[in-house]
Amino acid sequence: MPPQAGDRRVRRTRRLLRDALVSLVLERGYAAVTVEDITERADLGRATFYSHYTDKDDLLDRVVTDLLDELAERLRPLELGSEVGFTGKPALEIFRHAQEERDAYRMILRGEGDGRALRQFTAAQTEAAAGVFWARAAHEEVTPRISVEVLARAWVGEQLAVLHWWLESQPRPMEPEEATKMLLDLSLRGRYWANGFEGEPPAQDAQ
Amino acid sequence: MPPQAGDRRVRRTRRLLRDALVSLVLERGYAAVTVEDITERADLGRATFYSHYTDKDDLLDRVVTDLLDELAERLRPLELGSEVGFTGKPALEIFRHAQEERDAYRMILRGEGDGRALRQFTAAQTEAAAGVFWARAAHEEVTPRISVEVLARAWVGEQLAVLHWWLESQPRPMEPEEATKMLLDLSLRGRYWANGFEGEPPAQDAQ
DNA sequence: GCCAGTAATGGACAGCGTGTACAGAAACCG
DNA sequence: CGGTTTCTGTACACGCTGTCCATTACTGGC
Repeated sequence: MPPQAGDRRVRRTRRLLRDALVSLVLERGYAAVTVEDITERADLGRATFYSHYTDKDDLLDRVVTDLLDELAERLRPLELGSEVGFTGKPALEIFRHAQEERDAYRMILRGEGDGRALRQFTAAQTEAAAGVFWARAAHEEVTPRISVEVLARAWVGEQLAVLHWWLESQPRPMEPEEATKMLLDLSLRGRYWANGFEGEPPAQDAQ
Repeated sequence: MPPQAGDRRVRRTRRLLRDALVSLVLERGYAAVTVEDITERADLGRATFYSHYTDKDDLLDRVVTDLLDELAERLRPLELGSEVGFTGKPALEIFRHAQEERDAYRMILRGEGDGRALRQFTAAQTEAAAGVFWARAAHEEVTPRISVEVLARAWVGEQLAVLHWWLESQPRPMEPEEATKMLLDLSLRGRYWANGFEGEPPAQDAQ
């Protein structure tokens, strides 16, 4: 019943619909885009939309899922190599991927679609990061001073914040390599160092 | 033409509508909530809604704006005191505020409303943080090693990630004071320290 | 190159939520 | 208490949704 992906017409139709969704959402915001807007921009009949996706949300979900699959595919080669160290290769790969799929990343990071897309993206990143941190702790025989779950969430939070800034800055402020280095310096050494201070930060009382 | 806020009926109506919005959004998600759902839960006529707010988005915006105003009011006393140091008082105040307004914060941090609420919240926090960082650099006569804008965005990113985790964890994992201390330790000292390592992190090549 | 199968099309339809209007009932404030 | 403001119920037009179906256009295998 759903069209077969092997057919050239199907591939073309889906590509057009996805591109139309992304560009329209960046222009007007997700809520302001109707199915008819999408099919009109894609130059397709409205009925065609419903033979591929159940609704707008479904289309968005598939865009995000495909993007995550593609990213996972790229990160796979790094899985057992340097990741236990701190080379930043996975982070760099994400910046590169985001550069290629800039509009889709911008749509997601803006939180379009009631944040569903961003939650999906964040959840995948957080899970991956937690896995790496856990493996690192086991491999290097160190005990994390802060729970791995919190560590992973905070890391993804600052990573996505910097990625978002980088993607929305016009003109592009730096190369993916520089952006990654900056992010890793900040994240690993901390804000006391990043602010320009030397040595250890003063103890926290957080009264 | 819009009802006067002084009237007791008006205060009651607005409070009911806001509470209804927040609880419904947490249950079903923003997009799945209709104006009639809101007025039904608030036990008000649908027409009443439109004499206070132009639409669902307007109501959400006002919830967020009011929350930000309330938070700013609480942070004001700290503005010229200890903020130049690293006491974490502003961060603690945010955790306390979030604890009191837990549901509203959860709605916002989930990115409901196409991320508009979260963007508004993030923008306000980022601006405030950038101001503090800038003042600190001037006061202590240090030169930030990373641009203040990026620093502010990354800080807000990790702060909101931890706050989100803390608010969604069931049961509440720790007191606001502990959560703040953990966040500040992580943020100021960095992930190398947080992971359990001693000394300086290895240099980044981020090839 | 043909042709059986599959996809795309346009038009029609019911259903639902929106936002507006207005007249009458209810509550407020001084 | 009385003048004013707010709340209520009802009604309406509108736009978007999701489905259906008969027709046309394209594709891939033979």
